[in-house]
Amino acid sequence: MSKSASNGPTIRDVAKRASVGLATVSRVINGSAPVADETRNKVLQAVAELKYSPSPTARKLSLGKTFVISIIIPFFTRPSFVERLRGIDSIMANSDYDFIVFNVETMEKRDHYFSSVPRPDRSDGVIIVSLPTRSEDTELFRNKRVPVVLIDTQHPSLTSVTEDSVQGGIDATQHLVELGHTRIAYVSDILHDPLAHNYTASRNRLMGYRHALERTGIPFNPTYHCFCHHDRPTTRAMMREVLTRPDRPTAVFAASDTQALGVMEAARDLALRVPEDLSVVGYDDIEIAEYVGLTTMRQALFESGKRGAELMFQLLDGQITTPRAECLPTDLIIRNTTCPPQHPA
Amino acid sequence: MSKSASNGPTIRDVAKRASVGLATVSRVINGSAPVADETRNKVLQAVAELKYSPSPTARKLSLGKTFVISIIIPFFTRPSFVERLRGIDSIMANSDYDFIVFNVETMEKRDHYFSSVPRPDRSDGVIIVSLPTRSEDTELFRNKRVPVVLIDTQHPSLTSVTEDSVQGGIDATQHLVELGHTRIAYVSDILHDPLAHNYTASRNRLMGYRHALERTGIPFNPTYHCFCHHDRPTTRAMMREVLTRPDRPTAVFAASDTQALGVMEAARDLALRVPEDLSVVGYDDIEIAEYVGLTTMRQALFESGKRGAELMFQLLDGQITTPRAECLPTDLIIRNTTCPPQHPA
DNA sequence: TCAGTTACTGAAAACGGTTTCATAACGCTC
DNA sequence: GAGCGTTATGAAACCGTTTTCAGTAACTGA
Repeated sequence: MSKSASNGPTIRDVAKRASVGLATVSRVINGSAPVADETRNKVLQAVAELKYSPSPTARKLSLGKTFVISIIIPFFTRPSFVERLRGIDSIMANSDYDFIVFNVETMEKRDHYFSSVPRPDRSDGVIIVSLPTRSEDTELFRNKRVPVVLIDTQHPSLTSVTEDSVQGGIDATQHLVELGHTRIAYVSDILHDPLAHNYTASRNRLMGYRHALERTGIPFNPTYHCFCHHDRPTTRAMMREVLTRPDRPTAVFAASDTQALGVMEAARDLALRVPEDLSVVGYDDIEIAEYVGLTTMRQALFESGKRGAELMFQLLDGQITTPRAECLPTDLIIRNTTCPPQHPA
Repeated sequence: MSKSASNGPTIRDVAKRASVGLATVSRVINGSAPVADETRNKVLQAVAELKYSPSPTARKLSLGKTFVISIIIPFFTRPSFVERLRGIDSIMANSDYDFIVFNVETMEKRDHYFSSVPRPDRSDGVIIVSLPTRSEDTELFRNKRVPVVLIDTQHPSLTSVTEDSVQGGIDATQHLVELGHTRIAYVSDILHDPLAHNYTASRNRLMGYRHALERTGIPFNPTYHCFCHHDRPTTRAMMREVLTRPDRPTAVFAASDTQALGVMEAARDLALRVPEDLSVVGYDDIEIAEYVGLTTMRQALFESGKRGAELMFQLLDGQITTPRAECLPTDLIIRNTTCPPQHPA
């Protein structure tokens, strides 16, 4: 009961000043029912004189809505996530809804947010980015009756928008195959940890990689699948080993640009020229990629956020009733870290 | 009046089940007044059985608070802003408050948010990042009685936390001077546009630059102050001109790493070696900076967000009554784009 | 002219909490 | 055992909206 807040005029003040009932004021403001012109003008004038504007909180309570969309997103500091957020913002900013970002950096936080955020009195909808959902999670969401949209992950019972990582993996690998490479390594994050940078995506890109190889008759060589923690130094160290093997690959497809940079550093350490001695394809097209001329797969990051937000609104409107899974295409950006192998095996 | 929402149990349900008054339930939950142990247990049990948890919206209305801190921030996609947000988040995540980000990318949006966001029924507090405030703005904030904290800008009547850009400018310039440079250029964003990336900061760093020069007796040469739009290609084009002048500078202090990269590209275009032919100091220490070995000023970005959030809470607690301006130190990170001039003038 | 719509309107009941206020029960003190 | 402060409690008022509901006045068609 904060006396201090010195809150502005209420709908009652307006009603009194215009000498009408407060229901009428509400009707004028929301256009929810016909009001005589004369009455409307009185109300409008009173509103103007008092500089009245309705209390969002009271509205929410009365309407039983929160006008909040919650976003659960891991490491929102990373460029790719920020770009997705921007896409979401581009739609949300023009709506009546606010969005609140919940930044997940540990498994505990994930679990905590998954159970506390999707509640009807907390959010009208939840957008989950890049975090795999288990069936027990979706069960919970359904119980709470909060609409959920997934971005960059999928679940059969939820609406989602993803990039086609499998196709991306195919295209990237295909590009190297067409250049004439046969000893192609795949470098990715660890595939066991669901909180790893690119859990699902890394797996799908691997599938694409294998698929592209098989299609061209190149057998999949398990020792060419290299994985380690998703940071540059670790990747660099690992690749220094790999690139000194007698059957060292002539090309590398990395599941992220960050790791691709690690690969390039390792090549530099070993005095291998890129692309003459080693072709490198990355994934993400982060800012540095352009700067260093890295060939890479660009995803529709902004677009994915935008589309996710649009789907959320359709869900809220009841325009979507059964789960829908959308897929966005990826683009291969060819720069100068790939070329035909110079010393054919 | 959404029947559909199928809202959970209310405080009334709990009261009925525990056969107590609903005031008592409220008291148990908030610990706001003494309750007999026996009664408390009855209530607690009913709460558990019903899985009751209070409606945030109703609470907000009754308390006259929103439990929302709004953040107004330009281009929140840029790494430095994201880092500040992370700092804010690190404090907020453990509080009762949510924060909502308002992303400003045009002057219209700025004005719109400045007038619509700081309202007691919308936010309990507003944190403004990197956006200069005019006195008319602060007047408005005061009228609305919403506490405001500024990050990366200042105003005499508001609490703020800034990096010491003047000192940063001094230190960066000083570093070049000590290496023996005398023809030192300063590259910055345009200084007329308040929405420019680094409006205030660019100005302050210029002051530091001039101060450091004067202190060592090097006269300020206005033609060494180069400015253009804050992107790499533009900076690169401009610097190609500057670096072909007969009295071309032997060192450049750039007000941001992005521009510093533009400078380095221009040098590369002209076959000037960095640092032998041209020393470059940047500002911000963005991710690429480390990758390319750029000497740069690192700001306490994360820290600034964290501190800003802390100040906001102190403001809300009434622990701060008069505006306080805090200043965070900056660090010169020396890598390998600076060295003594090789062809002394 | 009269019943039956129709267009407006205001009083009152939600929404789900917190806080005030009055009261009852229980020691105390003298 | 009368007077008095304390502690615990529930009824009721309040926060500021939206919506229901009942009612009035004017408007239609027969």
